Amino acid sequence: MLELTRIRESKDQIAEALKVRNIDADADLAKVIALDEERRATQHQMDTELQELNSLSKEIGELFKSGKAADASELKDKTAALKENSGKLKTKLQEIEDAINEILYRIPNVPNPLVPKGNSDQDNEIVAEHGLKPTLYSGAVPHWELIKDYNLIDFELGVKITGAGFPVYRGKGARLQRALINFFLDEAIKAGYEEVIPPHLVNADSGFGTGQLPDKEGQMYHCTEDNLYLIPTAEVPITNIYRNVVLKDTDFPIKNVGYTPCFRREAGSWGSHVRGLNRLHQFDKVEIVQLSHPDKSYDTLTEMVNHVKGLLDKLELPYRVARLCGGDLGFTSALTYDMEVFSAAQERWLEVSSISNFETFQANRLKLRFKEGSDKPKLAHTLNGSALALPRIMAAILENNQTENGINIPKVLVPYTGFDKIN
RNA sequence: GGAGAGUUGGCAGAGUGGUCGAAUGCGGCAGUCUUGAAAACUGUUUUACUUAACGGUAACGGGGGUUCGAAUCCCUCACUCUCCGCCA
Repeated sequence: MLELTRIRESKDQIAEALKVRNIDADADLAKVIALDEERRATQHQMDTELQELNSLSKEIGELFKSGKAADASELKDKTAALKENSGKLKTKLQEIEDAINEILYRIPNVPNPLVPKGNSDQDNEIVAEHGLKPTLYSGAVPHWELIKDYNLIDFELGVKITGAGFPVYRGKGARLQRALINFFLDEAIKAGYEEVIPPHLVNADSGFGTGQLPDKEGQMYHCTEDNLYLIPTAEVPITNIYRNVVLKDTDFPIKNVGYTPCFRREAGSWGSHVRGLNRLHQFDKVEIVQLSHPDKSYDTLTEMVNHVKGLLDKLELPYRVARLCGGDLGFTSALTYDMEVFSAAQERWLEVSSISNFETFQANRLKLRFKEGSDKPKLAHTLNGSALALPRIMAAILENNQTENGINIPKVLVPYTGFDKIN
């Protein structure tokens, strides 16, 4: 959610920047400013009436104390009109504030100047490419066949137990999955992140804090009985650790890492190219979250991108880094880098991580602030990234390392899996 | 699931209708003293909105009500704790 003061101060720059997202927010922003002026006028009037009411009440109290009940009841009559009027103003104020919020909730974050114009992922800017695409042997097959051949994951069994998109990992498939989780966590801990194991269900306040609510309600599984949501990413519970918190500037940087399963309804987003592990309703992910001083947050973003690059290097997977264009940029993000690995049998780039700086957009909703010396509290910057999402990493590992004699496990994972080959 | 008790400032904890935004203690910050530190002493210590400023308004779990006036009374919702039951 954008800050009202920022809109007041730089409406035109914001409107201009939002055009990169192909959004015309001029009318909305103008409306917000008009409503804000009305809000201030209304509040001022209400405050004045309340002030008068308060002082009359005080007088009445004193009159009662000194036994002048008659004078007091005379004053009482004068309060009626003030009460009624201030009550009306309070209602009006609430309506104005609701109207302002209704607009603010649907204005996305202002993109960083680096964000290129564009409509879809076709227009993302590839800023780096690393590693060599492997040459596969002639009998190479996509991961969904490897998974069957080696009995690593059973989709049909998942369908029986739950439904489509809830796979059952088994045998070496399960162990490889667990190895990856531990590897990612250990690497993050080495990089200075504190590990957390957060709840997998969150309340509506948390969903609102990180921006999933109200915009993306339909993408989360909702337990209506208890009004809790299954987390679509660990970002939600981890970032919400800091909801309603005032930090000290010396607390930065705050670095958390957490492994959680992630649950996404993905309503209506199933197509031909989402076979196998490419898209699931439940998947595992290790997420890194950082809170940063506003002056440092873009250095932090770079640091996080480099951390993920390091993971992919160690796994010996070819990858590229894409800077998301305005049309592809998430609602809450100011700048996002997607990491994509090349999955050699599908011959496709698969998104395995999305690393974003939200600047103050989430912090404003979260009321996440920090104090610098004796200054007033200011909003902190929040960032997060997948490090990494498991299914597509597994798909790429299986496809890229397949040979006639089986699938080779990347060296760095062998201490975690306890085996170096799937055959 | 049954019964009961609670929710006040960073924490602990007073306050049951009228200078209560809120005693007191702890913690934090600043100062005095000291070569330095500790101790002691003194002062200070919430946030939001609004105002050029002085100031004003709001907030004692959330929402609503009674009243001239609510932290204090009433209703309602949420949460927490204790005991019992059940249980990984």
